[in-house]
Amino acid sequence: MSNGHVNNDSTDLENQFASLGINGTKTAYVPPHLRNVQRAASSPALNGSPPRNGWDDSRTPTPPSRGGFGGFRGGGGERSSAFGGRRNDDPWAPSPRGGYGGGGAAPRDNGTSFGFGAWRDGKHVPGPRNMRMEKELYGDPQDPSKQHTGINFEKYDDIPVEATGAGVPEPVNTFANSPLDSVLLENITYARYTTPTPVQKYSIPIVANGRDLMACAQTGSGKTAGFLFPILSASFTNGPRAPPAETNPSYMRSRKAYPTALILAPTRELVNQIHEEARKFAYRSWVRPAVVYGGADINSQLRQIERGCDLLSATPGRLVDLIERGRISLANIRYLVLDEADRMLDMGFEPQIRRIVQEEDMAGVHERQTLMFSATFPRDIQMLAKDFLKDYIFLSVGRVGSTSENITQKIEYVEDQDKRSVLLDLLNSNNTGLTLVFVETKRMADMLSEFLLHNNFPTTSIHGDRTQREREMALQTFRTGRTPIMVATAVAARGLDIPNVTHVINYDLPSDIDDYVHRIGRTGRAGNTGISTAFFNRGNKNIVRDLVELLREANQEIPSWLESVAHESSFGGSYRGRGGRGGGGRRGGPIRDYRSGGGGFGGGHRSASYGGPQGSYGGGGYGGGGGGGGYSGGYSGGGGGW
DNA sequence: AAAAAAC
Repeated sequence: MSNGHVNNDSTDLENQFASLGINGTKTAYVPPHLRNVQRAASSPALNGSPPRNGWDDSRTPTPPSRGGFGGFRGGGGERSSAFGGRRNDDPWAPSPRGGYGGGGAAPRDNGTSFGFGAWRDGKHVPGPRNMRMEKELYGDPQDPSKQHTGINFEKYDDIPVEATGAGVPEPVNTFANSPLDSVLLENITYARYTTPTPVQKYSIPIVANGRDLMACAQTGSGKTAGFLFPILSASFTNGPRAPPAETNPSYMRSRKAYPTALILAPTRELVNQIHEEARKFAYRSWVRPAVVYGGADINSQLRQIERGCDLLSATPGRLVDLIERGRISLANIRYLVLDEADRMLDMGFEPQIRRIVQEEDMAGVHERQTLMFSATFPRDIQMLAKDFLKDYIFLSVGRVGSTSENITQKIEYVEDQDKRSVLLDLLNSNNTGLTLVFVETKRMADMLSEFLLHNNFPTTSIHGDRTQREREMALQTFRTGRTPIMVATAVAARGLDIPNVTHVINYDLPSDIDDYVHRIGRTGRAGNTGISTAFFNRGNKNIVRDLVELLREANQEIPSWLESVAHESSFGGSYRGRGGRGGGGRRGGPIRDYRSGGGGFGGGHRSASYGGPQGSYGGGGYGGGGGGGGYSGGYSGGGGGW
């Protein structure tokens, strides 16, 4: 078992420890070359005594001291190594009086420091390099196991891409020849990204051209960088945006943060992961990434956003909380990203998202760019999504996880009462790499992990009823291989990039084929092979037809018994696919822009290759969202046998 | 039906 990916993951855990007041595995460390240069910053942070008035020497001009604010900031005792390095670099501090609210042209007048840049006199001033931070962010260049994972570049050239909408920009082929800021390009080099993935080739020019985007692409296709790159690049180049005039009386300095980019995602761990990516690529720039999510100490998050909150990654609930507390305003948002957008707009999440986007102070759809990324975009979700978008481009990147030959998918017929013993057999035969076991309920996750522990398998578990600390600890011990088996609910199905997962076991199959795709996509990454095993029995008939179709699409062996069950189900009458929500986008082939097929596009269509379904998507013109006719034809049209 | 997401 390789432990090669340990270090990059340690900061989340330490944030947790810090927020809990528990000493983490490392204490804040200030490298020798910083100790003399910036004593103002390092010593108070480390010994927990309040900084002098909360200000540093390193800034010009030194703002007037304000007792209350200084006291607030001096909270002391904070030991998060992730933040330790920026104690001296508080972008909030320089502009207390009026501050952003003053509408000043130079919201950031602070100096740079190692690893942190600034925006000064209308220019981007990148900070000097910080080798310790580079090692933390990018890993050791000598260690091949730290190489960026999840991207098998060779295979990506074959992946079909389709972009529809008016005026689709020409895709880029290299980072160097794309409209990306030079500081970002340098960071991309540090991160050892060499070639843009298909989704990046398109998303970079699309976002750079100011367009909205709805993109279908799986995790592992490079979609996080696909939105971070163009957003950070434009931010680097354009500088901070002056927030709207404060409504507060001028003597009341607001401690409200005005991020310019907001990324929403459905799980805390995913938000954390996105934040870590953002930190990589915001390195040396004026942009301060921040992250907020539930289950963690809110006060440490408040302190964090006071230190800078330009690109905010958040789960919806905690964000709403912070908005209610008056600590975050969305009035300044230029970029809104919904990651795993299908989940963000499904039944459970939609009201919260609608509230954040439409009922708080979020910049309007024409004042911001809105980007949505998801592995799937069911037709009804597309209909919902268009409320948040304007004149968008629809991008569809072929399925990576299932179509790549990297994942061998096996389906075993196992009755419920036999599952445990079959699982033990599987675990006994698979002793290299990490094994992720998916179950349907939190209770089952607890019971199964306990069962495995009793059988001497080093196992952890992750689900929504565990404390956030337990969740992060589970992820940590899993990633590092201390517990190479993790039992998980749907919380771990999406988005998480865990290197070295060699085996995904669907102990319980999900009822939605898209969930299955998300789950198996946790393995077979980075050109490694992965195995997926699913336990199937009569209780899983609701997924069988989609499953067979998916296996066929991915050139996998299909057990004959499974075909039989699928055949029965097709003609069994009671089965009618995924009902209420209108079914998935993928029936009959890759996901399509619901607008396409009609007459409204005027030629703005770019396709790298596609054997997509023939025009089953009836006539809706571009932007002509009003009527039902535009989208009713497609899905039902293909469903003759249903 | 369950899971996720704020206190």
